[in-house]
Amino acid sequence: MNQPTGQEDKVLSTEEKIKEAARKLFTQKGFAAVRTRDIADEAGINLALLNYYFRSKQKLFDIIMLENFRKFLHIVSGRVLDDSLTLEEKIALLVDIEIDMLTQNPDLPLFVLNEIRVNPNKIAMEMHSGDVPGVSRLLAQLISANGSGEAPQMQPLHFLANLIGLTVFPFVGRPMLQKITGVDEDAFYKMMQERKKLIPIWIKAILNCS
Amino acid sequence: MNQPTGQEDKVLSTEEKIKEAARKLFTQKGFAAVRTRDIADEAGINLALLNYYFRSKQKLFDIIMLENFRKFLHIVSGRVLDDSLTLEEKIALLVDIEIDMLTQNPDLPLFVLNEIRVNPNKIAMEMHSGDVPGVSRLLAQLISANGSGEAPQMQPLHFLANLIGLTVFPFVGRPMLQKITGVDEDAFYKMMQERKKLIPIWIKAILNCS
DNA sequence: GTCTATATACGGATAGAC
DNA sequence: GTCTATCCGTATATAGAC
Repeated sequence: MNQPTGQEDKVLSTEEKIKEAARKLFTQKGFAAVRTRDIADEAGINLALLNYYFRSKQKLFDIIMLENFRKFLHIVSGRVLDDSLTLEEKIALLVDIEIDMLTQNPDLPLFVLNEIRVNPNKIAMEMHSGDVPGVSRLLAQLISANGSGEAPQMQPLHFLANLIGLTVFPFVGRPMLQKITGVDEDAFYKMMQERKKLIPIWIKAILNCS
Repeated sequence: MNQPTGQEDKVLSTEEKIKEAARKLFTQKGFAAVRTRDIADEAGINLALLNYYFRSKQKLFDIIMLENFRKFLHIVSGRVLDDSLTLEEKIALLVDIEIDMLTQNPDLPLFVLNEIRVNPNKIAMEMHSGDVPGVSRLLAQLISANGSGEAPQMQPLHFLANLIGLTVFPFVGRPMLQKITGVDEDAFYKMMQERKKLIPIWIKAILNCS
């Protein structure tokens, strides 16, 4: 979880322990299905401390939700913002970063997609203020590519649905896909690594065929 | 909802009213976030009747969950089982049926995928007994196609992830996709209709490019 | 079958000692 | 900062009249 730091994560403060436990449980089960007692147990702390550090269950959840949401959307930030890259290079980079992120946070997309549907209001603001950093530029680049002869018309919605669907969906549907195909967890994650190279190729093929 | 029946759905029995209300709310919000009072209000019946007809909230939920799960998986049944169809024909038919089903039940996939993750045990049985009717045959057909020269190797897991991802994901991510692209609900569902023709073409392109 | 009233349990939150 | 004990609202479920 905290790989970049040199020290291993056993020296968390009480507040951090609560937050990490809350993140784990809320992300897996959602707000209503988690009891504050579960969080306290998971964190190995006393129940009263939860309210001491974070006034209420709701406040704690809001913090986790915002952080999860940012992490999910800000995949496309920093490096991918550089406009020197071609559309194809951006796609390859984006898929690479996103699959790494999803491998480390496999429960994130289901949580976020659920919250967006249940709670469109809280989310809308974040969606516009952050503006999903690189995505608008990516779509602009797609549209200008539409103009040139190389690849014909492709609606931004279809393009995004394809790109995110191919990249994110396997993680959302992992238990189902494993059950149907009989692939174990190790093999599954190895195949997700393969997809880093495959998806950009597939996306290109899709763009060239309408 | 009950389109095949000639009569319109205002003449539901009390039991059916409760079940329909429960289906709607549970599918949207999940078990923990729904109160029995919400279901009673939505159904327009007295709270005590819920326990009279379905012993408990949990029992009622189990019924809904099982039905939702079957509906989601049995997309691939009946017509698609016919083995006279080629792989390409099956894909086109499957995508067509699935998009129609998802258009009428847009909350279904998120509910089912959530439940599978939270509750893998209850689900496993259903997954084997039903064996996701047409899918195993579809995959067998894919593998035999791998053998012939036409299309090279494609792992079943990649194939399924692509097919389901392209078809199902847009519905799971609809609110997000609409927000990012600015497409309204009407236009969104029209584009889903377009995808009935596009996805089979894209899948073919993907199969031909590795 | 349907209602009102109520028992009972559970979960979020706090008071107050240490 | 951390603990124990407890309060209190809320939600499920049932008893019993009609």
